[in-house]
Amino acid sequence: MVTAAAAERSRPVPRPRADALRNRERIVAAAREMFVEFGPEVPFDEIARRAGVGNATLYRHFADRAELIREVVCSVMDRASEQAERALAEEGDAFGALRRFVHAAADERIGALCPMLAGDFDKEHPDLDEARDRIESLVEELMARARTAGQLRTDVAVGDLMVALSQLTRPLPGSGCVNFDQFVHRHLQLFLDGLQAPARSELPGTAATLEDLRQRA
Amino acid sequence: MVTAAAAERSRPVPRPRADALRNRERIVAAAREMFVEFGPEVPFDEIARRAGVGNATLYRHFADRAELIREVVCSVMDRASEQAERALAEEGDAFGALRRFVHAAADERIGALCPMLAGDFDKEHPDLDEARDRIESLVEELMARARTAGQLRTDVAVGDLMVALSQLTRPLPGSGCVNFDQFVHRHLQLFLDGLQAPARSELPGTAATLEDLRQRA
Amino acid sequence: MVTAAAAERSRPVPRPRADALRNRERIVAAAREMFVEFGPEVPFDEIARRAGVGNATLYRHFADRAELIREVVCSVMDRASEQAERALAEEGDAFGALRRFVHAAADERIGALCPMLAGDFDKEHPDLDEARDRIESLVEELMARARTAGQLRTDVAVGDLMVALSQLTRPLPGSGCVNFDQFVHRHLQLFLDGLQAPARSELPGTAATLEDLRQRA
Amino acid sequence: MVTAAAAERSRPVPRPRADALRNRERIVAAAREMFVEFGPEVPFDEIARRAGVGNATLYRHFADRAELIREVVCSVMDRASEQAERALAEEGDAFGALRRFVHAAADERIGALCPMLAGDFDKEHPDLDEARDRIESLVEELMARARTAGQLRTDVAVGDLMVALSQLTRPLPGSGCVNFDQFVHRHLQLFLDGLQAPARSELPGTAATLEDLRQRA
DNA sequence: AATGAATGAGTATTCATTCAT
DNA sequence: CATGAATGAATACTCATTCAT
Repeated sequence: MVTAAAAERSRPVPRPRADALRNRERIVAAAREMFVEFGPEVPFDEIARRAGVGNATLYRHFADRAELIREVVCSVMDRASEQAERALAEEGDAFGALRRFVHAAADERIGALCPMLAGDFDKEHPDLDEARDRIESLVEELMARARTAGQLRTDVAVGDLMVALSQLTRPLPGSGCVNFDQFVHRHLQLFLDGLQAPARSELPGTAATLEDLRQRA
Repeated sequence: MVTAAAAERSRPVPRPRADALRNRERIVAAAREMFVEFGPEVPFDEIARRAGVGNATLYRHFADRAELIREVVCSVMDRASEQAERALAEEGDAFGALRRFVHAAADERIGALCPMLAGDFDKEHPDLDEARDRIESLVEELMARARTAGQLRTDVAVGDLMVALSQLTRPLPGSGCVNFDQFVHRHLQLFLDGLQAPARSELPGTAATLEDLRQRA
Repeated sequence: MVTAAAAERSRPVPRPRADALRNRERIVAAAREMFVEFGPEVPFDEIARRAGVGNATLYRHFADRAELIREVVCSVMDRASEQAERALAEEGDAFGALRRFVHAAADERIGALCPMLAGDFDKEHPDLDEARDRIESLVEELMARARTAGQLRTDVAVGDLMVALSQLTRPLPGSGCVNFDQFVHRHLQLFLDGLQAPARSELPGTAATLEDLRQRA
Repeated sequence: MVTAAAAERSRPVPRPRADALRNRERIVAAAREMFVEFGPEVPFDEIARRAGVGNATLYRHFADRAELIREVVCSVMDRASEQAERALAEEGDAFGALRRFVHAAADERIGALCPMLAGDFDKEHPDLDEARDRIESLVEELMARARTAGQLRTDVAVGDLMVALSQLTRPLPGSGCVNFDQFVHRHLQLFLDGLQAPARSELPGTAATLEDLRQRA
């Protein structure tokens, strides 16, 4: 009892308050929804309203737009990573696991990453690196299995899949994405068919890694 | 061809002055470049500056952003239509013509249509209908030939190709697209491989027409 | 002396707790430093941070900015009064005592009073009257001695000295005052030379008392 | 003279419109008044209102607060320079000319320079250098004449006078300066008396040039 | 017709102050 | 008592659009 109290007092970061944590979660959730729907330029006041907090509360949690975007980006990546892990764990067929991940990632609105990554924010932040490394290694594993099974053409790399996946699932700005999804899954399916071995054409350029994307975005 | 179409769209009534016409062309050209590079939200003053005219001149030619966007959309579509016509005329192999068109359309920045179409503008305008009908029928012809030749899977429609094409070539907001292109052509190639007959999987949803897109955007 | 005066000013009623008193002192000290350095507009949160307390604690001790400013003003005046008392007690030469006080008051940042007095706060508060009366009578005594000794021109009053002293030592907003001090003491010295008898010119206006300043500020 | 200098500062390129020039003048005039009265932090909207223009017009003429402050600073310096020129031209007695300039500069609110110089703005701008060089050389000339005539003590430099002058005439924030002026001229007179030869005391520190001030401010 | 200038409405951001733990 | 969190009101700044030359 005494030691616990002393430890709490001596800690420099004294355990965030429960309601503040709840607010933070609600803000991130609201931001994710609105970024996906309207792009990363949405007014902060709208995000705050949707989250049910005052606008200044948002600034208490995230010093600027960049910080909020980063948090949402990491959150989306993490959710996609979870999907990748499930696909790896639960799917028997190697290419089937890849398919499952791609469609699941689409449902997690991974396409929203594109416009968000393009905005001004610190692309060197460790949280971001961590989230990217995680998703990258998981997708690499998915692709490696499919390649080993002879189901995936050999001239594609992680970056190829991730960028195309992001682009094909990228929301149309200003539109509710409701009936767009049905098309998206068709396009993904077609793209996946193009990924299958044997290769039906020779690809231009060189295989893209996530590193290349970091340079560009 | 494109100039003819554009001329038809201009006011036929009071015989436009030569310098006014030149200004109009320069504005559309500047807008196309900037829309592609920065998205359709670019400040009007910047477009005017790039075009080398005063901002009010821009308003003289285009009552609002919607009108300018529409003009640019039509212009991009027209240029893509030209590419489709050339592919039809000059390419022997049916699927090869389709491939050629897809890559050429990418170079014409057809991906910029997506964010532009999403903005608020009158999607019922006759100019737009005309340009869309033109590109649609041309692409349909390209696809029909490939299908007839047994090179194209039978469960895809024009809308599938056009939307995926737009999405895959869509510029990343805020970034010079320079080194992005090399990836884009890879993705297009993979997608085209997925379009080839025989179909490697069953597609979800139903084949998309351009009509469906009009509803959505 | 200053602690005694400060203690008298605190609520005598409910017997304040020891840590609360310590907090109050730390807040006043922090506020004095920051007012001098950045002016009286500094964010309350910053003062609280420098004092090492939460912002709400600050409000517990001082209902609003006016109250805090008043406390700091009194504190600065008290410290200057102490200097005046020492000069009176320890300095043999009458004008030398005046000189010593002026330079010592400058080092106590008495110039910070000007911007602080200008802000909105209750200039009728008894604490303020008390502190002002104290410094005024002390400076009057210093001047009276010098005048009696024939060292001080006869057409100047306390207000003349106090205002000029405050103005000449007033910090430049936004700048660390480090190397400014060396100039300040030169200016004070020149002003003091102008105060010496015999008068070298006829002064415009009338001799200023501290009462006049109260009206104005 | 001042108009000439101001004209030189304007863009030589596109020939400014008449009404725009009038607006610019009104904005600078309004800003000068309000900076003197309330300090350089006054809301831009208030300046615009006083100038009788919309707030955005203010931004058209001055990209940010720094630019407006710079213009006002130059304007105040130019007006003081004019006073120095008149004193040099019209006053027979050397020290009399210096006295006249000092009091006239006070009436031109030269004290407002202090808080304005402290704000964030580009202290390297050529306009500023020009205005400072002008006032500096004029005051140097005034002081040189008085020194040559044996009327000015030899251990003071331009910076000593300019800083003390600015400080002594510096407006009290938040107060209309109406009845403050009568005191100011007394203080200036006392300071001037202290400047007269023969020196009545030895000055601490070293003579200040305007260069030193540039470093500090 | 063409243009530079003016404007008001909208957004981001800060900060004093109140509230809940 | 002490505190971190929440909030709304204020301000800076941008940009589409209209006005005057």
